[in-house]
Amino acid sequence: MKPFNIGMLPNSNWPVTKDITERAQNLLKKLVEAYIREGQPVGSRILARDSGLDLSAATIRNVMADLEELGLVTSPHTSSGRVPTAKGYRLFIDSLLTMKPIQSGEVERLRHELQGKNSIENIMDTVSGFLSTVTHMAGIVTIPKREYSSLRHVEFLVLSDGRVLAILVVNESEVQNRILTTKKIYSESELRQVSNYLNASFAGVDIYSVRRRLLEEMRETKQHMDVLMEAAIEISEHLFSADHAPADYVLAGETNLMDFHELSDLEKLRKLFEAFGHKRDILHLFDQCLAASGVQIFIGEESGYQVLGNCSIVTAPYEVDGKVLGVLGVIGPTRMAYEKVIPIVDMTAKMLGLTLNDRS
Amino acid sequence: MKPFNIGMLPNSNWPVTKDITERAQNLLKKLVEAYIREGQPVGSRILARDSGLDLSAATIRNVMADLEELGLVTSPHTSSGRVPTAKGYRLFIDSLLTMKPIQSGEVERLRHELQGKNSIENIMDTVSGFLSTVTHMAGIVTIPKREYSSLRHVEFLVLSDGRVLAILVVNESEVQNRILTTKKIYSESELRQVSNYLNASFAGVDIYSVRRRLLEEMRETKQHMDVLMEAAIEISEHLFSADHAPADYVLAGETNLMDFHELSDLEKLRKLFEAFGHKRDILHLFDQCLAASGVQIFIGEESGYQVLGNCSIVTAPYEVDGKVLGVLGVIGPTRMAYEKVIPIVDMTAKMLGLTLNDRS
DNA sequence: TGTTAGCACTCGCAAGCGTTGAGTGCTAAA
DNA sequence: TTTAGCACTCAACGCTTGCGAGTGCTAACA
Repeated sequence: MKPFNIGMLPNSNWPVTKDITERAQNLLKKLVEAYIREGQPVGSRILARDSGLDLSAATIRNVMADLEELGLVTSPHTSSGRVPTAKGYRLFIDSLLTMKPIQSGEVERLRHELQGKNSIENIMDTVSGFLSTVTHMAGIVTIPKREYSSLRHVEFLVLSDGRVLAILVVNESEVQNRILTTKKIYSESELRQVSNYLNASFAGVDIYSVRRRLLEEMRETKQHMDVLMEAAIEISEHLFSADHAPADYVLAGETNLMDFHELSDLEKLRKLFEAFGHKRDILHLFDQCLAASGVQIFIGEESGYQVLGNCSIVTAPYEVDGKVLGVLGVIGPTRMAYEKVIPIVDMTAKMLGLTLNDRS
Repeated sequence: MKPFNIGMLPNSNWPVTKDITERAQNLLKKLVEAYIREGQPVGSRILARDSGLDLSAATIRNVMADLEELGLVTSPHTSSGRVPTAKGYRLFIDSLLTMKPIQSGEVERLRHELQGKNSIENIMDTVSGFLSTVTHMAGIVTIPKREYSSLRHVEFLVLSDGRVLAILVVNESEVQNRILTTKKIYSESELRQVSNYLNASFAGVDIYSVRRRLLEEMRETKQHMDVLMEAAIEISEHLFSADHAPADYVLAGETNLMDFHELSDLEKLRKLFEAFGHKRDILHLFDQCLAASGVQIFIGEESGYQVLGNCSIVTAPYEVDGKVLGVLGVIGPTRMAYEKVIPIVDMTAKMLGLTLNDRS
């Protein structure tokens, strides 16, 4: 199993690893594993019995007291076992975690599910559905940003009252459409000319550049600009501006989250679901992962969003031709089986990249 | 306030109204109203005090015993107040309910929110969002069936390996697209001819008829069929077949349902949300309402779906040019303020009809 | 005959209370 | 440095108890 490239919190006071003996690290590892497995505060006796560390409960108590002082674990009340803190999870994930290999069937299964899916929406649905079923948590996939779309074909249709329906084919086979309201009222033939011009000049160019180049051209030829050019520019101004870019995501398996009893406080759950509805925050969070390469993990409120208390997010960007197109990941309780989830998210991102590659 | 046309259960043994004195009816009405207001079993004393019926608690107890015998109310346990049964709700809604007029601002608000929305998706989102916010429950709108779409424009783009991207503009400004895999590999110019032919011959025709007429034409001209015709038919065979019709709905405000404490049993809620995810069942239920005109109400398990226990559904079909296109409604706890919800659903359906009318 | 007041009874619910057991920190011995 | 022992803490559970809302029944009343 090759190593994963796991993102670090920008502001984590790193590395703690040096202030902490090997034995303590090992103990922390066992503790986190036990807590993830059982979901209950873990006490010294159980750890002594089950962890195979060959230490007495009393010794373990001492070590745990040290860990508590470092802020890696905490006890919910005076005399119950210890629970890892966000910082504890962070250390665990970054340097103690041993990954589990992916179950062989799962790669095959995803590959199979992706076969024959051809629309972007279909693929995204499939992928987020896959993530949610294999991890039993919520799967999420952001839809590629428009900037990276290259123009394939443009078509205009006249509606009533100076409104124009523009149909945009990008990236070989993805169709977008929008209604433009133009100042001047264009005739069908004028629009045909414009689309011919755009198709001839800009096929294969990414739509950001289309806009930029059109505006450049306008500046150069301002004096002897013909009607066609003028129309092309007015329309493109609307058509290729990014503000109505449908930045969006596909979510699947939210209901899985109801099964985790640490999230089953109804009020919390409601807030969480509402956050999914609002989209903006989640999207913003995922956008942060676009820059990094490899798997990234946000633990609990590290994300900066209180709604995600008790939740962790595991993400990975996916890319086509070396360009990062979007991010996918899962959202689940902090107490999740990272050693399985991380490889799965990683694999899924790669697979999605491959699939999108094959399409074009 | 004009009367509403409220659907009846097909198998309800109707009318009970005759077996029941006016006084008892009145009492039932007050009881249901009180229960909807408070959410608690309502006892004889409270009813005597607050209902304005001028009867003593003891008398009320006698009447309530009668109502219980008729199966209209029930008590959760030996000595607590009475709660209406599904049958009781049914009687209440069908013959006792007095509607509240819609708050004047709300019509205006919906009208305002709908302004400037032009894509079907946008409109449906707005409407279901409106329903969910004003009723504080889940709003749902089914998307119009494809059969009623009339063809406006067709465009083809060649992809690799004999796959063709078809872009379909229907109903003035709605764009659909799909990828076809054809047996024969067509050239760009062939496809242009086909699209020209289809655009010229079938603009304005609903896509069901397009298919039918093409097939007819094929039968007639089988002997001297040219390449163009053959291509048109092969492609249209795929393009206009209904099987990938995106029968679907838009849901908003599911999270509102978490606020009702009678639904706050987590397991139930999970099932309910899962039902929303599966879509098929809900869609099937709503399809049943397509036939009826006017507001329809399903109370609790009347719907035949156990997941909807404790839930009621209020629906109304919306129509354009006298043709029913789809259904909208709200889903909420059985204990909902029907006297407000029913007029709102009714109004919203009419408004949606008008909006869709204006668009074309 | 229909309505009302009174009364005994039922049952859910919340508060109070002791027991239990898992877990801790501290100390002293190995 | 590790371990065993001990006193202490605290959530959780079960039990009892009292309260209050509500009922059905009966007898009296208009």
